[in-house]
Amino acid sequence: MHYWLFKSEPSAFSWADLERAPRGTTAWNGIRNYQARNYLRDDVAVGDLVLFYHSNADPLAVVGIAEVVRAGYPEDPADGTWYQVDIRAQEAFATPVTMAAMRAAPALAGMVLLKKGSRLSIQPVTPAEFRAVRALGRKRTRAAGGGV
DNA sequence: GCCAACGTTGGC
DNA sequence: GCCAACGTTGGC
Repeated sequence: MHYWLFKSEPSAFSWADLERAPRGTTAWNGIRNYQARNYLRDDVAVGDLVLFYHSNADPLAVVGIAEVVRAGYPEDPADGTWYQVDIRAQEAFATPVTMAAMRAAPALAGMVLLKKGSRLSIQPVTPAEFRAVRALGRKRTRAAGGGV
């Protein structure tokens, strides 16, 4: 069981797009970086949980959790260079966990996402980091309309 | 196999 | 829109 963070530019594919997809499931493909490819091919397993992060967005934030429902398989079986996995929307956060909120959380100090120059679009997340982000995401704020 | 040039990512 | 960081490309 591993935890991951997947980046997506919402203008290309957003959390809402994932929720709208049939069975809330989509193939995560188009990854063209070898390190990310290796994670998809070798390490991402069915049942792994994914922090879904909106990059190049306002706000920059983890907006929900998805579950891996199919492990790595080639985009083009005849070629076998690039790999994809399938993920399914599992939980939309009550509150998006913004970049600023993550930077402010001591538990997340070592997070790959927060490192300068970190551009990897598939990143490993430690169990402790995953729990900390999920806890922040589940908090309801007055602004978000919770707590009635 | 080195490395400069170039392209892309992505936060700010 | 800027630009730092990083990956890739291609000449040599």
